[in-house]
Amino acid sequence: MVRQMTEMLKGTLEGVVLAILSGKSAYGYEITAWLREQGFADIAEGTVYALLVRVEQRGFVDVDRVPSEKGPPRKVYSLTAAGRDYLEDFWRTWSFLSDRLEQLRQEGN
Amino acid sequence: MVRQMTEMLKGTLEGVVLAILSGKSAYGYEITAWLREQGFADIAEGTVYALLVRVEQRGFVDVDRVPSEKGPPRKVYSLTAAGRDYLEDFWRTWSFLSDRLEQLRQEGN
DNA sequence: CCATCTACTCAGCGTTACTCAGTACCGGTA
DNA sequence: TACCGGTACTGAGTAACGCTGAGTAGATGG
Repeated sequence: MVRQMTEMLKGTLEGVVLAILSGKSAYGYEITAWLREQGFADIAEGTVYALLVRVEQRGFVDVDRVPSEKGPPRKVYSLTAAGRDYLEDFWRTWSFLSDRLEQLRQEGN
Repeated sequence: MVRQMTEMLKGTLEGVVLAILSGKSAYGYEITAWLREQGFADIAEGTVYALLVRVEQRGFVDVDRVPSEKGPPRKVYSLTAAGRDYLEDFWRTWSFLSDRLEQLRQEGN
């Protein structure tokens, strides 16, 4: 199942992270930890960081460096207006795909 | 939205095609046409064929060459037992992801 | 002073879908 | 006959994304 999850996450993980950030600002380590709690056990450490760099470069998030009590300073990310727009697009795309899949599943059995 | 769809299809398109084949055997051109009807307008011709080669190599489908009335012979694909197992796995992975996403969407708004 | 937890970085890789072009067979039309 | 459009599949090269695995670095506690 791990392999399938890896491939399925392509394109959706980005949406997942942006959706998290639409609730509240967060930093990389926090997001990774949250994902693990939710059952995304197999998401690699580096994956989330790389993703955050990408969405930052595309202007979907702003970064704020905040000193941490423990360890190096945190990079706290928050959603921009462009990010919010993109997230809406993401939900539309997701809904379309989800509907088709659900339909297929019902037909199949 | 096209770009997002492209990435989101990685890992799911395979499941979609196998799900189609679980209903009935079909050939590449037919599958492509069906997908376009369903609204997957931006799926490229070659994509489905490449996918079918991959799943064949992994033993998820059997191939049967059938002469066509118009044009070259069709390669008709049907799901194997292994393919059926894999499809079940796919649905499990999908359900997991779908549940998490739905939860996030509700929290977000 | 070393282990552990926090927090982020980076190079290289594999998988997947796309692009774009090509092959080939058939029916109909001019 | 010559050509065109629809059917049906193939193949080379490209980009994006997530993974692997290793590394840097600060703070705390035994």
